[in-house]
Amino acid sequence: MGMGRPREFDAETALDQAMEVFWRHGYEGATIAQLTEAMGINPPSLYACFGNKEGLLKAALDRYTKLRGVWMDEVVAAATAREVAERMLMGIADKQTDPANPPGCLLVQGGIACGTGSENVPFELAARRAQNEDQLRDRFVRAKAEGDLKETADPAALARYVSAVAVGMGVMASSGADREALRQVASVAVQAVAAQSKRA
Amino acid sequence: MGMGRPREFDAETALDQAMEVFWRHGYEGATIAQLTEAMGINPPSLYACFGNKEGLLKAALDRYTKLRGVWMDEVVAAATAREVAERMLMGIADKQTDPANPPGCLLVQGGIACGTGSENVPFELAARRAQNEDQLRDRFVRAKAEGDLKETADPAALARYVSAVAVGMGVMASSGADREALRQVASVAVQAVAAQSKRA
DNA sequence: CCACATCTGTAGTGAACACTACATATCTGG
DNA sequence: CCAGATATGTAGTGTTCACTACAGATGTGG
Repeated sequence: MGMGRPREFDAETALDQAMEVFWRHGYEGATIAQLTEAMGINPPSLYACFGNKEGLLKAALDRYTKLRGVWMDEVVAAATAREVAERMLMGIADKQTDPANPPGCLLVQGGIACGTGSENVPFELAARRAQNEDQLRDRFVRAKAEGDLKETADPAALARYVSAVAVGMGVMASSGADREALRQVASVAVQAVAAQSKRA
Repeated sequence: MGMGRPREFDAETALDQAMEVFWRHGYEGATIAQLTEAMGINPPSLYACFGNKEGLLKAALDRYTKLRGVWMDEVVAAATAREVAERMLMGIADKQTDPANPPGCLLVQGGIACGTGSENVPFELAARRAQNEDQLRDRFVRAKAEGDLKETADPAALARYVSAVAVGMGVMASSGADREALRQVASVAVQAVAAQSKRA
């Protein structure tokens, strides 16, 4: 039995293009026509490879978080909680205003609220954001154990805080905030983490 | 010349219902059928009164920011920059988890990214968020002039920061964060403003 | 070179969408 | 009580949407 005709496009390259469309227009705002054109394929190829529109989104999110994960590992590798927050938020200020990508963050732009029938899209995005938050929290737990953070510090609250600022910066970036404006926000935000550190 | 048949519904009451639908599903996710049902009217009444779907959104945003404006005035009436931030963020933690409304903030849930043809919806939301930020900035400018904030403090950056945290909290609320979690975020965030105050 | 399996492009499918034509109803001014 | 003006409910309109049937193309195993 033969193995069939091989696909003529590269799935990851196509996903990068789909990612950009979802990033710019959101899940509901992105049309199959836009997606297939950006990906350089026809609808049947899309559906054969990714199942349906939501499957394509999930695949794009997987790719996004995979690429992002490499960077997050570098972030949490910083020596102190303060430096973790600084790397994270300053890096995000740069990333979210990188002209190579649409502004903001796919995990927010993808779709915070959706219509009936797409309810689990926001849920899916939230789950990915929660992963980042968990990674931060674990890092802050360690910082507290190491005596880097004060005894009174709440690692989970700090992680939620840094996550919230990151999301807020993303929304600002998507509505036109420039890099310098985001860096200023990041700079202020880091002070709150510093306030929870023993060596201010 | 007569003045025609009077409308049988109250525009503001209907707007409150429309607001809730946009809030929960976003601009693109909300359908005319859902809106008219929630408003208790038929499509022709909606179009006669608000022009089109986008006109209805703008009217709903006007109402939202009007109601919100009353509260914002109370926020900036606080004595110090630190207290302004505290009232704002703690109040937002409560508002965004008020079961009387959908979770989060309409100015974010309404539509951060939209499809071709609705490009100015995100722009419209951003403009309303910017109003809040401007109000905060003016208040922080005053705080600096009064010697409440340090000489080195940047009122515009602080206002952007508080705005960003508020937006981030809204996204978290919409994805299930409870009131206590948001209050913890607010609590940490306020420390950054306190760090810019003379009397910590 | 043939049976089989998978991909690709063309050209649609039904459903849902925002929006509206039209007849009817209810008001005001004279 | 009539003429003009505006609102309402019914029942659509054309368009766009996500998705697919189908036929032809291109591969593998025997």
